[in-house]
Amino acid sequence: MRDQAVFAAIGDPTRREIVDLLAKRGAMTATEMDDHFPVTRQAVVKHLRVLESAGIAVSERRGNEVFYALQPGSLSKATAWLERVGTSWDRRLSALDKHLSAKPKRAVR
Amino acid sequence: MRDQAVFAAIGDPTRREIVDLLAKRGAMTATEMDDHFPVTRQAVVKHLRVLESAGIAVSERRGNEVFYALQPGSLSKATAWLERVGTSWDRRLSALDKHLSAKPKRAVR
DNA sequence: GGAGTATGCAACCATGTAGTTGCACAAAGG
DNA sequence: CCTTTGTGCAACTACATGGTTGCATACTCC
Repeated sequence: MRDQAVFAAIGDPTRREIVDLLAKRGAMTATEMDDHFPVTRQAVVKHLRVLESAGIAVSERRGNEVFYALQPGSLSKATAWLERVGTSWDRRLSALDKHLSAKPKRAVR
Repeated sequence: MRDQAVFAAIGDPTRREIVDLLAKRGAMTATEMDDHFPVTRQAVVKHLRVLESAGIAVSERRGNEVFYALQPGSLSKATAWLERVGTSWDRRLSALDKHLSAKPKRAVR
């Protein structure tokens, strides 16, 4: 499963901020992004590499600099998982209540 | 932001499996879940505590055992974020292409 | 009350990883 | 060329955390 990488990638808060920034501003270089975060450029690059290997971002060199941008559709599977899991127990209401009231092995007290 | 916790929680693969299991089977105890994973019961409990503190799961003691279940609606914000970010650059096509073709500082070569 | 079963707590280990620093390499442009 | 600017690589640190083990505590039921 490559989805693994997607979830792990968006698990980091800095990485989500990077994704947010790329979503708002479009393609940027790591040096440009560096201004928006309290970390080093190298740290930003590391995050971008993680995002890229997870398929969330793509990079392209243009002369002196390397531009990073988001990869369309790369989050669809993650979204689908959340949707599926989220609705699967919404439909059956609170699974805890249902289960507990249905399976009282004996009186609670 | 408590969303932070949600993303961090679902970032772990074992935790996602736990969520999957709870979504399928409904409420369970940590000891029951232990059979489904190669880790210790204690590890499962730790994961459940993380899920609970992230608002994804809820627990309720019933006599001798503690049942865990998913908390309805707890993933909505995470889903919303993925949706928003996912569509924000889908609409403008590939942000990389757009940016790069729009901003050629000079001929590439 | 005592056996059996489930949970809770705490210490501990090990690995992953976010982050830094230092320097080398590459491209652009005067 | 030589300077400037941006990127790449590598070693290193520090902390978070997933996982384990051992034992204590809580509840049930005969």
